[in-house]
Amino acid sequence: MPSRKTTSAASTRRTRATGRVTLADVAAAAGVSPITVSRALRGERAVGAELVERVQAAAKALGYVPDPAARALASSRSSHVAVIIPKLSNTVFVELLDALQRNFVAAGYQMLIGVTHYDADEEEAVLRSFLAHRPAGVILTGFERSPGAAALIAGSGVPCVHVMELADDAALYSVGFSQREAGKAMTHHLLDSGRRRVAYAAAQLDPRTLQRCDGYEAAMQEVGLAGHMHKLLSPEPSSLALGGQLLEQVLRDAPETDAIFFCNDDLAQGALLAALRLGIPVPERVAIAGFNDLPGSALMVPPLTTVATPRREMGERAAQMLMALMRGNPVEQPQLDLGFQVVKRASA
Amino acid sequence: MPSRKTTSAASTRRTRATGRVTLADVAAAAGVSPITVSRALRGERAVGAELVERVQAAAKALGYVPDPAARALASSRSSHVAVIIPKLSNTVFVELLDALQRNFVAAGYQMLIGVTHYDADEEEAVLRSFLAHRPAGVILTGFERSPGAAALIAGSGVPCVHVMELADDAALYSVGFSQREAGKAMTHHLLDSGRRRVAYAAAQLDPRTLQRCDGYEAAMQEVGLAGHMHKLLSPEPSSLALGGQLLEQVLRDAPETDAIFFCNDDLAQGALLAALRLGIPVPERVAIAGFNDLPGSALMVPPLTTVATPRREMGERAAQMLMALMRGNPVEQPQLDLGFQVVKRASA
DNA sequence: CTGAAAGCGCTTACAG
DNA sequence: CTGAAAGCGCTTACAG
Repeated sequence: MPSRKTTSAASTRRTRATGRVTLADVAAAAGVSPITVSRALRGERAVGAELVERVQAAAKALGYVPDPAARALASSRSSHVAVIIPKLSNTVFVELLDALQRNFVAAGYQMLIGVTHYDADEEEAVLRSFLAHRPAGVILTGFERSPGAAALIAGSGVPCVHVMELADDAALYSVGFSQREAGKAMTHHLLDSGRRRVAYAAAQLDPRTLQRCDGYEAAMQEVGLAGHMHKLLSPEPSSLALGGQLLEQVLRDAPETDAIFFCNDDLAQGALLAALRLGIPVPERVAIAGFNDLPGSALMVPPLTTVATPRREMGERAAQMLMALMRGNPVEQPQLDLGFQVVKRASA
Repeated sequence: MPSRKTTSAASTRRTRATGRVTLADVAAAAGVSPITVSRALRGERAVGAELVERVQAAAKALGYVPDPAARALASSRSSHVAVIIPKLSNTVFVELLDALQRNFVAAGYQMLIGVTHYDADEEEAVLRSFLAHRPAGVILTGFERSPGAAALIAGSGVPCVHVMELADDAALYSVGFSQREAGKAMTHHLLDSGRRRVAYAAAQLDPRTLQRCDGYEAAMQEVGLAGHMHKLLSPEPSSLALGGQLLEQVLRDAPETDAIFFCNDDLAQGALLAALRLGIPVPERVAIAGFNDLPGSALMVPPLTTVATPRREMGERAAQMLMALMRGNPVEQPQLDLGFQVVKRASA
């Protein structure tokens, strides 16, 4: 076999048994020390511009890729960001995840996704396991968690941003909107359009669902209809099918109901579909409203009135806030209110 | 301040500056060497049962948690599993992810989720970045990828399982079902129920969508209707809204159409909703069929006829297969066909 | 079945 | 602005 001229410098050295290209290889090729390569590649200032260029060229020529494990071990900080959400079967969280993911990968971070299934023990377990990876930061859903979980986070010293809700505590970082105000706003919309017997139907009963319920109660109170509130709170997981069942139950239990505010769009869409099937005219017999403005809600028959929530923006801004924290940069607005919007369509 | 008796043994030693409990601490507490602790904790055989117990007790007392970075660096294999999917906005992939996640976390692995957005370059980039983390295994969607991406995987030596489709190549591992056969089966169902002008409408045009189209063509051919095929293939991403548009376009371009087979349920649900809005009777004027049997499809008006696909089972079995591969265990069925099921409901 | 030595590939202080 | 030394916390061969 004729010897071929190799263009790649990589073929000239081969020190390690693993065959990996290491910092030392790049250093040798660039004629500098490994620490200089490390600094140059990480963009640390205090490296001569000419050297930086030389090092980058050598790294590229050798196809050098830093080893995240070595880096994490030496610096005791990994390139991981832990993200904890309640469920993967909820579109809202998936959209949030999607936005977080785009922002983190663009900045060179990997997401570790933990799912709690709305269970405090599961959350604690997943946090414990993730924290062992020394993540650079943590994204948490809401503020309700076990004391053990809270202690784990506090003890870790890892920066943390909460999404979906807004913190009362000024020391906490959060990106979200007022679930209570949103619930109140939708209830007022129903009231303003002439409805008097507005019911609130919810499932899962997580903190946000209950905060929306608070808003509903506040609005009913404000118009002097507190005595005519009707709440149907199911602990079961949310689903289209459950929405249909809740619709039927509300109309059976409280036939005078002229509007139902569902805590989310899944339930509301299910109710709309059930109404269609059962021949219940919406909004004539009963107005239906949801929450979140999922894709599809605008296409329902009739189109669903709902509250648009900023999932993608929450993901983007939370990622940015966390990255600022991780870099030790100041965060001018630790409680970032992204607001919401009542979207009036034909169903209510 | 009065001195308090500390119950935790952890307070008695404090060698490292980091304050972490390390293998060495556990070793000292148990009166053995660090390597023995390492072996005992990993459940490597060749450690005396009595010692294992002693080590485990010491580890527990000290609250020892192994450092994944150190482990990865020393063994050049991390506790990560890389999972590459096309999109997060597709319920099918999210359900797959959910099943994978449950199985991997239960076994102590962390998932690194990569999203390609159906782009070969993005896939290659995410693979390159993930492979730098030396994952213990990789889960890939389908078989179509750039030569560069394929080379990365092959070169890494990391075990790999493909999901969604079945491999032709006996050397590849896969868990899925025949997309082509499923497309064919649904087309035959429409034909068997008396439809003659069956159209196929698709979006995104990923490999699986096109394989289903192959099945459609094969079925039409088999009944001598090849001359009456009508295909509407849109490269746009799938959505409910697009489903409605495709419905209208098919009926405009080919008014004789008496059934439309949509490549997925999103499109089909959108078509059903549009039909409702436009007053097009389904299935009387035109039968509508989908693919995947998403939650909600059974609740449509009319309920959607579709093909049920085993997303969760694919996730579970793929995770198991990959873990067997990672442990060097034999895999008796490298191409695991999980099948599909035509679900006949009222829409077709 | 148990251990002493060496090393995985980086980065953190500490110098100069 | 650049570098020599030490170490991060584990595991891999190699012995015995």
